[in-house]
Amino acid sequence: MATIDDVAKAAGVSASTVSYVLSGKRPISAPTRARVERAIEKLGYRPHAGARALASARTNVIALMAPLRVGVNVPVIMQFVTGVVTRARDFDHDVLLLTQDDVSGLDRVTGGSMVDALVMMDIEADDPRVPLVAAAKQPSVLIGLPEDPEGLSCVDLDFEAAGRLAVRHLAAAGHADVALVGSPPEVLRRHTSYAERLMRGLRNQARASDVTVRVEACDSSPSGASEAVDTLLAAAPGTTGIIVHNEGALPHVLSRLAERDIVVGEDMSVVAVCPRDVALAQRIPMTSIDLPAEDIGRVAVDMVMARLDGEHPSETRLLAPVLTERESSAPGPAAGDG
Amino acid sequence: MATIDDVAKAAGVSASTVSYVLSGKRPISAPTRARVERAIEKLGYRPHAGARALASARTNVIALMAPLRVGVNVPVIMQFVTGVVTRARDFDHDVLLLTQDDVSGLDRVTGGSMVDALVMMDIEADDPRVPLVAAAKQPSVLIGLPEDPEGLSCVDLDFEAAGRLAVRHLAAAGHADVALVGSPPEVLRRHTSYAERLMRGLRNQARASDVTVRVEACDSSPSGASEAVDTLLAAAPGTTGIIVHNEGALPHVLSRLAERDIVVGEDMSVVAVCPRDVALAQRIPMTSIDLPAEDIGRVAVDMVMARLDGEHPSETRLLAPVLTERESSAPGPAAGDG
DNA sequence: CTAGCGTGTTGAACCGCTTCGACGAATCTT
DNA sequence: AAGATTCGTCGAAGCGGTTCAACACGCTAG
Repeated sequence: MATIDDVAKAAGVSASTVSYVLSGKRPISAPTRARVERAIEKLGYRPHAGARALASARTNVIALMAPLRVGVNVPVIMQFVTGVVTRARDFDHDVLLLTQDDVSGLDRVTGGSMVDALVMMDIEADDPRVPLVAAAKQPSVLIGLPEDPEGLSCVDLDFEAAGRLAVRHLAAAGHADVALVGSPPEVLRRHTSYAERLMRGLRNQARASDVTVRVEACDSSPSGASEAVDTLLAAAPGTTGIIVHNEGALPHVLSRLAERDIVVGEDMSVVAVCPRDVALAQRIPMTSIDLPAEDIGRVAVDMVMARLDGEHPSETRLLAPVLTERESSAPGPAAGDG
Repeated sequence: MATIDDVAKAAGVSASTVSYVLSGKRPISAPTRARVERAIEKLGYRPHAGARALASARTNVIALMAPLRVGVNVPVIMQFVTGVVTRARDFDHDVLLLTQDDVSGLDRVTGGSMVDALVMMDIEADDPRVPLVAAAKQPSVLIGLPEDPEGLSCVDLDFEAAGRLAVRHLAAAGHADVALVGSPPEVLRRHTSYAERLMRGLRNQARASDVTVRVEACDSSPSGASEAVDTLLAAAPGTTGIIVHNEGALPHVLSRLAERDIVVGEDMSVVAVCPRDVALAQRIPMTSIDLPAEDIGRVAVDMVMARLDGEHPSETRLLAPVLTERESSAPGPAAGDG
């Protein structure tokens, strides 16, 4: 491999000049720049990342801690990851992939100065990783919210508002008894931030809108979904509105309703909380609150980059939910009464 | 951050001694080692990754080039990724995530010495990345096979054998007319290695077993799957065996068959080529040829690590397919005839 | 008693880059 | 015309490790 000295020699300049050509941190005359660039080209020179990191204290790598385990909805995770990776490239950064449960990985990459910054996904209410990143010298941003986001940078869909919005939508359409088909039990057991926040919004709005709301955890499997639908309808037969916050279960929920001869969009209004493409890939286009996963990933990178240069204070950004009416929801029993 | 010199001072030894304690490349007396370790502990010392990479020409990072685009089956991709990441950790390596289409990323990470080795997924027959990695100074292994694997290290399920196995299984059960519901058209258009190899095996075995085989590309959507099933059955109404090589479409294929009152496991034998968990997550447990994605990811890392130390020659490893009979396949029309 | 050896430790060179202070030449002031 | 600026470039000092040759020490062997 060619080094910066080789390039300098070939261009008839000093190494520092080559460095300044590359970084643009000092003015270089046009002819010199041209000679250097030609030399770089000719030698196929690439700066050595390690040397650069050592000298500049910048690695141009960010760490992404993502849950690789099955169970969480993998395609959705991937949308976050895609957002992070592509946006990172816009800032000339690469992404080091860490798995969620490898807590020691945090120490390794921050302490070892392997990365400039961190993005962490799938935050739980009382997440053991949070104190670690808070103590790290690198800035970080969380996708999701811990119990106490004080002093941290976080970004996510405003799930609490989403819960309110979903209920408000159904209530306004005349549904008096609604239900949530929610995340798998394990997710709830871990107190995963988004699940709890949605439920909080749901319950508050139900109270405000004078609507009953029944909550059912739901495994993402076909049988899990069937079970959730069945127990739900057994316990609250009057239910006319269902909010589904579980991408994996969504198709199976719809299948089960079909099997029971319940026509979605007529007998039953269903509002999904999921990425747009998932909402559109169902048997009928779903009324949904969009989960803009890729956008959120992108924003996470924007935030962490902002903190990297310039001492932006930490901030929490909750994206306002947007509900799009499609064919899975309709007026309910009490429609027109008010 | 503490440096190696801080540790050395604290332990009353030289920096090189600390280094040798850490690497184990020279014998260090027990008491000295203990003092050094205590100092490391006390100072919370972490070697600087960049400095280490510069001095040792080793980064302890491998690059993983994975397709993040939607369309390929994301959960399956994730299984590969999981295998790679977890196995890499066993070798004390981290994983830098590159996206498939970022071809320049290859240059960047190899030329810049950001990684010690590469793993590339989703190889196409004539993949533009292959010449690049072949020219890199780092060893690499491909998950999948290019047209000409000469001189490269590759690992994958032996899809050609899988194709043969699937046909042989159906033929032996008395099915004379079988069909493939295969990958989405875009995947085929890219000449993705696994799709073509499966089809080759399929066709060869069909000839050998004197069985007709009809091939149908299939979009992973519900409508795509329905369409594939419908045109298939219209063109070859006598079909009694279907091989599905499309994880995303599989549930929808089964739904469509059900809608048409075709009972899988009785009127129609279906063999899936997919990960075990996918085969088991369908409405009935599928007879399947297992795609051991996580294993393959692991093996890829094993191979690349073997080449990293010791000049193991390049090799191609094709994992033998294993067919597990479950409830979706049964004897066909000609059963017992032979 | 000395030569020879193995063990444990060290000093110093080096890995390839960034960056700061300095400096010569050209341009601008006054 | 001399001093002050600006512009473009350079030399050298790190950044924080690894590794090699060398050396001090206590042994055994001759």
